[in-house]
Amino acid sequence: MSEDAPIDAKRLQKRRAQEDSNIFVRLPAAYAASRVQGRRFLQHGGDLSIVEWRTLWDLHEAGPMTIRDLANIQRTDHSLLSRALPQMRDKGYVTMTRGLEDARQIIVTLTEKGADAYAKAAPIMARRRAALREEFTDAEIAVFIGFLDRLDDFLRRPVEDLLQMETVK
Amino acid sequence: MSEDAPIDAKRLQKRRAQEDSNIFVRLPAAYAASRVQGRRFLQHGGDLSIVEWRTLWDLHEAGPMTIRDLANIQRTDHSLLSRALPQMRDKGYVTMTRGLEDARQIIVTLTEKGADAYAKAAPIMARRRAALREEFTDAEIAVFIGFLDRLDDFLRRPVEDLLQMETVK
DNA sequence: AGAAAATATATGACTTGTCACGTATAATTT
DNA sequence: AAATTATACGTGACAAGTCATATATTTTCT
Repeated sequence: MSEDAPIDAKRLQKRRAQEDSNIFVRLPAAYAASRVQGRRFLQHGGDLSIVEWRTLWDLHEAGPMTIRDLANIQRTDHSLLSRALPQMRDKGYVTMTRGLEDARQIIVTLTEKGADAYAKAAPIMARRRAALREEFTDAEIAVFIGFLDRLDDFLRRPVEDLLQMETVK
Repeated sequence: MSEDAPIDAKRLQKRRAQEDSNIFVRLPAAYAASRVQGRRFLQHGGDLSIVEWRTLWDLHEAGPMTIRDLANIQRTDHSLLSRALPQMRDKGYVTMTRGLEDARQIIVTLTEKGADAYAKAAPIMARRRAALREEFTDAEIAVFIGFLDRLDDFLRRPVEDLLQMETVK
C-alpha cells in the first residue's frame, strides 16, 4: 500500500461547501437542531418529551382521538405513540379506553393532570413559535411549507419510478 | 369523571390542517421521509447504510480526513462516525490510522474496496439528486437552502435569549 | 353465514442522532 | 518546566423514528 496521502484542507473546504447546498444533508441537520431546541424549550416547561408535548397539545386542541388519529396529525408512525402512551397514562396525563363502536381502537383522552402539564408547557412553546415568526414572515413560512409539500411528494414517490426516469436535464 | 367525550371529526381535521403549516411538525416528517427514501435508493446500490454512503462519498470527493472533519462536513455528531467507522474498517471500506502530527486524531482513508462500494452506489444516488432537480429549479433550491440557513441560525440561538425576547408582534 | 381481506394496535429489532463523561494528547498560560 | 485548558476520540444511555410481524377485531365478498 502506498504511503498515506496528506489531508488536503482546500478539498475539505470545497466538499463542505458542496454539502452545504445539498438538501439531503441540510434536512437531517436542521431537523436534529430543531429536536434539540424543542427539548431545551420543554425543559423550561415541565420537562416533557417531544412526543409527550405533541400529544398533549393535539389532545388539548382537538379533544379525544385514537392512536391512529394522533399519528396522522403528527405525521409519524403509530408505533411511536403506541409506546409512549402507556407511560403517559402511568404519569396520569391521559386515559386510554377501548373504543365502544370499534373495539380495535384505543381512545386517548386528556386528563386534568394532562391539561395542567399542557398549560405549563404551552406558553413556553408559544414563545418558540412567536420567536420563529420574528425570523420569518408569514409569506416566507408559506413558501417554506410549500417547498416541504413538494419535497414530501417527491420523497414518497416509489424509488423504481425515479430510477427509471429519463433524466432529461 | 364525566362520560367519554366523543371524537369530533371536524376538530381533528382542523387540527391536522393547523399542524400542516407548522414547521416544527413538517420538518421531522420531511426528514423521516428523506431517510426512508435514501435507504431505499441505497438498497439498489449495494445496501450501504446512510452513514456509510455519506462517508464513502466524502472520502471519495475530498480524500483522507479525520473523524472530526467527517462529522463537520456531514453536520452531525462525531460519535456517530466514531461508532460507524470501525465497522466500515472491518468491511474493508476504509483504513483508520492515528495522526502522525497529532496523535489524538484518526485519519480515515478510502480503500480500493471502499472506492468500489462508492462506485456501485454513486450512480444510483446521482439519479436521486437528478430526480430532485426535476422537481425543483436551481433557483428554488437556493431559496430553500437559504431558508434552512436562517432556520439553522434560529435553532442554534440560546433558548434563554428567545424566552426573554419581547414578542413584539 | 362463513371466508377472506382490511384495519388498529402492540412489540422486537434496527438506524440516526444527541448528550455527558472519560481518557489521551496538544496547546497555552504562568 | 509545570499546570491549566482545549481538543479528538470512544462509549454508555437515551430519544425519535422506521419496518416487519403478530393478534384481535371489522368489513367485505361469496
